[in-house]
Amino acid sequence: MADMAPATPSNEARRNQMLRAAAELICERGFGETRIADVAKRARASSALVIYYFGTRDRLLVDALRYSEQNFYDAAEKMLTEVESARDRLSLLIRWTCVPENDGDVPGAWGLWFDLWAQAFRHPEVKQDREELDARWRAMIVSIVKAGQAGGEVGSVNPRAFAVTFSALLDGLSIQVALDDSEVDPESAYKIAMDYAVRELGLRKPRRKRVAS
Amino acid sequence: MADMAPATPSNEARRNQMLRAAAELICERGFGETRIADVAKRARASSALVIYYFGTRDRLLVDALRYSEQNFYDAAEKMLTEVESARDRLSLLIRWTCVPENDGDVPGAWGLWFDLWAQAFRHPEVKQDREELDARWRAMIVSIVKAGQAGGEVGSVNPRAFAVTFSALLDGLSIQVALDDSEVDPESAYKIAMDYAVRELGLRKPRRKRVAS
DNA sequence: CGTGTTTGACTGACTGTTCAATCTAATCGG
DNA sequence: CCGATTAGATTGAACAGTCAGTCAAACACG
Repeated sequence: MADMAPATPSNEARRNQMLRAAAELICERGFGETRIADVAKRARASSALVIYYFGTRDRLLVDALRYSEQNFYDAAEKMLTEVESARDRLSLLIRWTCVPENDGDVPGAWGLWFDLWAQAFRHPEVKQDREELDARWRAMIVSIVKAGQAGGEVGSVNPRAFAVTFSALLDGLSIQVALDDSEVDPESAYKIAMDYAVRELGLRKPRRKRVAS
Repeated sequence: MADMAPATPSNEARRNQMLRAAAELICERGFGETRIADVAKRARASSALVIYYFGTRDRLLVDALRYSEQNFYDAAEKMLTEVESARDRLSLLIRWTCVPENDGDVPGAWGLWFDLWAQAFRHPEVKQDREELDARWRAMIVSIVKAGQAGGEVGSVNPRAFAVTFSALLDGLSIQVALDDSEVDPESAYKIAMDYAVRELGLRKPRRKRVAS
């Protein structure tokens, strides 16, 4: 019940250390099997300190899920700024979700999705959080499509409708990949998603970049 | 560690009773929060008896997941025999996964998927099981498509490829519905999936039934 | 010193599992 | 038909281990 230490700039390093450790462990062992003692050990702290920061095991774990997914999206968004065409952006997005690369400092969000979903299914607070996250994800797709349309690269589709369907498809494919289904390896998942996007959006070559006009 | 009582015809009733109780509880509280004492109570038995049958909590819970999903597919397969056209069959399938109806005696597999996935992600035994289940699901889709092609209702597509993509789409949509995302209610999920199938398969009116020829 | 960290030691509750004992319903021998 | 025998079903009570959360004391450090 002890109220947790408020998040101050000075804490933040330690906090994140713990959050990352927790996320890693959840990913490895699962939400239900993640003990605070383990988190503490991995974060080189005592169990008591972890409680001191998060007050309760549940808050720690849920925060860790949030933290990890957030980073996942942050990284994705940042990554998108580094290419121009809608095609490249979508390609990146697909690879990001369907192909195991986990180069980020954050533990690959792979297993975390499952636990996030499982938690969201029963705890309203988490549910709402997840929904916001997903909305953000769809917003990314929408903005890619709109930019593509503005640039003449993408035909006339309803961006929102496309985003809903496309993100559902990506979720489904990433599940198979994460559980390494023998019929849906990363490459074919990528191909499926890319083909769908190309066909659905009527992707053409983008107009020459502004610089050249 | 005590080896569990073997499954005999005489046990079966009790066994199933426990499995169902376990499945229900997993669905409500989640895998990690399901105590065998609760399962025992709901199945009107003692904790000791549950162990007597399943040997260990993990086996009980995993078996319960299996049991439930299996029933889910059994029911789906049976249901398919009751309509003729590919369109109707697909419609049924979509409704079955995306629209909450849980009329079956088995607890709606909704929340169970998440836990099944989470377990499969870390335990190879479960992983393999899940893969078989999914293969079965895709096989259903494939057979629907092939039958539809034979009946002239479905154009020329690769049934397997369609099945992979379509099932991924369904998974993704059902997640949103299960977590009742505000942007993907059951009806729109149904529409999305159905539209996709219609377009992808080039669904036409089926040939008149054999009887009339 | 005083405030915010950090910890080791502790505990109290929970829960999976064991076990010895009972109960039940067949099976069998005569 | 009946008493003995047995195998399986069932349980209450005890056991043993685990683990989240508490607490008072030490620590760092401006």
